[in-house]
Amino acid sequence: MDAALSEFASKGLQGARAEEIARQSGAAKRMIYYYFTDKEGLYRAAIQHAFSSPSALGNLSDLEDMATLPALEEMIGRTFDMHVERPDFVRLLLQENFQHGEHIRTIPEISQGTRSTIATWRKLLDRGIREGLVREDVDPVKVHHSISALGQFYISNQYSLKANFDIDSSLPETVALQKKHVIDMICRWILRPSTKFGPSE
Amino acid sequence: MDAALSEFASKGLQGARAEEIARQSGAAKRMIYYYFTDKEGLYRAAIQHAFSSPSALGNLSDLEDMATLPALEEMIGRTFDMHVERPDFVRLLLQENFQHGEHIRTIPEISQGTRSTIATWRKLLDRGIREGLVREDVDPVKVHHSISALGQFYISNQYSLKANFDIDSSLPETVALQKKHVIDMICRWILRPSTKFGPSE
DNA sequence: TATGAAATGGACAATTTGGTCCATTTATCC
DNA sequence: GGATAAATGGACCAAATTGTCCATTTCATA
Repeated sequence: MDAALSEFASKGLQGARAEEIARQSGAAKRMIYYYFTDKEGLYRAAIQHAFSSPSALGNLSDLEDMATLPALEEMIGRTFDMHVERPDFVRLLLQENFQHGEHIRTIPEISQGTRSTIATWRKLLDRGIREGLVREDVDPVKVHHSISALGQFYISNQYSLKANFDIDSSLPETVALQKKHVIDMICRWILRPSTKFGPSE
Repeated sequence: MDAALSEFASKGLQGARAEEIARQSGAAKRMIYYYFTDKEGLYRAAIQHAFSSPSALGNLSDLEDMATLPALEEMIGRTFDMHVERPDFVRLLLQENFQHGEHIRTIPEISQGTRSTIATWRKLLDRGIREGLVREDVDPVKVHHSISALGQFYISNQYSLKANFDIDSSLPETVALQKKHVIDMICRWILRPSTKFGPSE
């Protein structure tokens, strides 16, 4: 299944080769058709697998016990980590978007997850606003999108980053820097100018 | 050539169908092989075409005559617009990244463009720092990446945005809002807390 | 109008890829 | 160990896709 995910993620449904998936997985090609009927069946299964995977964002309840600012940073960090930990998922989602999401349509659990994420953001941000840390007109959806955009960018452009900027995303320290960048950017954006933040200034 | 770009952008090299490109372009399939030898030749030509297209970012010299803050906003806006105006280019670049950039490698003009863009950013940001508007530790590369990330995100996730958030990116007013969001976010991030910015607060 | 190059349609060959069959092997469970 | 199901390899068929051929048409230019 991992082999399928990887192949579909980088080549899409039509570009993926059934034989290559079989080879990579170590299983016999025959088995694909035995269990999934056809290539599209395997594709659907791979999508479903990717979305029902344990960690969408995991349990977020512990954020409520943290102070607001660390909680915000932690929430940003976890959202970013989710992208880093599941690069094939990120790529597959993009492939689906390129094809107008014709297969993802059949899976309802998806918007479920995002809805609850947004709800968490709203709670956190409201707390920040009440405490005078966060600007009043901050939109949870935009916050979520901005972090996702950065996460997606760093994992979907690894070749370009290497070729144009000599940034090697396979190094853990590179990823750590990127994560720091995202946290820094989002915080400075959503916090009130008067809120003290960060190592610099 | 537009037809090829569009097909390759959404399905990748292997997923694209030569016959579909011929049909869409209105030309005879025969002509593809007449001019480009094979599918991969057409693919290379499409990439080259996409990259050598007139507007990478256009002429940026007029920014020097503007006041710093408007110039920054303008630069952010233009970078964002570049993504909006050339969605197939953005998608194709992602496809290439998914395949480790094996074909883009042959085209040198690319890093040329980004290098000059970064240089422009550096000049602009330095001016902002000298005038006390911009924080001192702002990195031009990170700025550029952040804007690209947002631009890429909004055009590469149109289906998800519609399905999960009911955001219709085909509406010009939606795009205008997204652009505003990007400018707002980047400015609040890079400007000093003491710098007055934006309609809110 | 003559001429040669560019383009065409569409049938067709060649190749790749999706998908199947079957005899055999491997694992599972009693 | 024997019975049953799961898995295998690899040859094989069928369908899709790439790439070719050729007689014909279009079109620019002289």
